[in-house]
Amino acid sequence: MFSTSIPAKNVVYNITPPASARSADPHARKLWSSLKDVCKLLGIAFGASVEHEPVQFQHMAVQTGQRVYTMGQPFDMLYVVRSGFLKTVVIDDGGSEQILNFPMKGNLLGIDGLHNKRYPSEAVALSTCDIVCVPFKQLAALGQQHPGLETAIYSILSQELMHEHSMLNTISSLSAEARVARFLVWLSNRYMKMGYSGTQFNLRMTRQEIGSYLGLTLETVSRALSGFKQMGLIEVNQRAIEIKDLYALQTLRRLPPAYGNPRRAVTKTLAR
Amino acid sequence: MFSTSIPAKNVVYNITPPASARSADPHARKLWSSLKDVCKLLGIAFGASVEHEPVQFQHMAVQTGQRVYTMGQPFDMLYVVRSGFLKTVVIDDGGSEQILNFPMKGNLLGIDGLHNKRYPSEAVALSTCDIVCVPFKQLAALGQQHPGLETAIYSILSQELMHEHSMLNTISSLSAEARVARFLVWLSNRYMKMGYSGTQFNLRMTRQEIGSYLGLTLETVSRALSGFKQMGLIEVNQRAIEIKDLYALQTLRRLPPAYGNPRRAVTKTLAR
DNA sequence: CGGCACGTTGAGAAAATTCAACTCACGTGG
DNA sequence: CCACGTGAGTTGAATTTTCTCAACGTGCCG
Repeated sequence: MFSTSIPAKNVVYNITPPASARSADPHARKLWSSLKDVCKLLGIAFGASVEHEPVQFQHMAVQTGQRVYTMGQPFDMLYVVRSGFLKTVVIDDGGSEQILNFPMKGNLLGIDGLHNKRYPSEAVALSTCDIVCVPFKQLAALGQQHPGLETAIYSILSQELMHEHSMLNTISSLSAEARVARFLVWLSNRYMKMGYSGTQFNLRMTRQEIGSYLGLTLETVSRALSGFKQMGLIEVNQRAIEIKDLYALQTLRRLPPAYGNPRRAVTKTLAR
Repeated sequence: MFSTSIPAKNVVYNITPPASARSADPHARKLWSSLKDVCKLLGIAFGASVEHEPVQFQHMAVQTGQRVYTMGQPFDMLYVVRSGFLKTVVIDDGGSEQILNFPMKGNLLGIDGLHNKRYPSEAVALSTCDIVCVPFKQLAALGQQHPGLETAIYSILSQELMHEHSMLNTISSLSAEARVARFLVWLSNRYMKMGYSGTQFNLRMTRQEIGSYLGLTLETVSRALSGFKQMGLIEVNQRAIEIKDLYALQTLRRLPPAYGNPRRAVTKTLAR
């Protein structure tokens, strides 16, 4: 788990890349996005003035394992995911990595770098990604011109903050199984919002990475998944997941002791 | 620990309140703050245009136990702490509260309400507080006029995000003792920045609340503090804390087994 | 002088981690 | 084409950490 420090020499398109898997867009992948495109991607309700804004933002192709930005690198860009899957991580002094999030389509990356003018974390692609590069200064200037845009950006940050809060809550008050269950529900919801199946999908990350995100070890994550499978809540085979009982996963507080940890017989199943 | 639901009928000053403990300000407490004052409080480097902005923001006095805003309440205001200590919490469906932060002088409250136009959390005073009320719409409008201000607000949000990240890291990868140790260091730093002693201070919150913040039980927090005391790292008597070895607290990974948990003799003291 | 909330301490129980062995999928090179 | 190596995932057993339950201090307020 050492950071082998692949330099982030990310390929900015200058040739037509092989067509990606976007069903709505049968053409070759785009090289540039307008402000309107970016707003759509971010889920921002934009006004008429944004509609005709001529600014164009460049795209960037990032291959699996490559970094969009690295810790300590000077901050100047924000990044919006157009397709693909990533992880954001911080590497602590001991060299081990802590996962902060798993950004995907429509997510904004890099804003945590603003305060100290350096990125305090890094974004690593878990698959080939298509990323829109938005120079922060340019965005700030646009925010000045389009009042709705400014508020929309605040709103995205507010949303991020809420998500972090819910993560804190999850990690500090839920059992290991409940954390894994909610993680699956969360992924399911996001896939659904993106237009993919919410019940069948592939995990893009390792058990180790899930564990880091949830404050658990990889073994605990694995056992939780096996437990859910035994209970009939999911089908799981390596990275392939099928959710069979979303409601049960949403409301699960802890695993009935018969599953996963074959040690004792009957005990209370009460909430913590 | 039930929320006895004191309605948030917070007293907006209309008489001169008893002078507070602000040493730099020997006069009676202020009733209004200018934009410049608010920027100073937030640690924002403001430009010349802000200097002469005539807008005034009203203050609010909040007594111990009262709420500045409550969960579900429509969002329209941000709040900046001028003096006093608070906790921000979310109440989960089971009725138990999860502490999100312990805001104090200079902190911004309520921004997490922007996204859904309702506060998803609540802010409760742990002491008498003097709070500046900043209508969000007004602030957004000012952001349009003063370019530096807009960026400064983004920067504050970025900082919040970083803090949440470090909390996630703390909770999900540190031992109970290390979490408590870092909590003390964090408090010490904040007190110092506010001009108070960084080595001697009173905790404004219960062990229960510290535990909730750190994802621990109150007993575990109590034991950690007792352990530090035994090791000579701190002096602790109820809420009164004296830090004697800040460096040790900063770098502590886990408690040598002899302290606090008198069970076995000698084991490895290595980092996790 | 209670009553009460907060804090401390102990002992046992439960949850999660650690260590270890084994399996599985996949890619590479003989 | 298959053996082999490797990284990922699973499972078991022992150990450690943290929680739970319970008893007991302590300080404060009416």
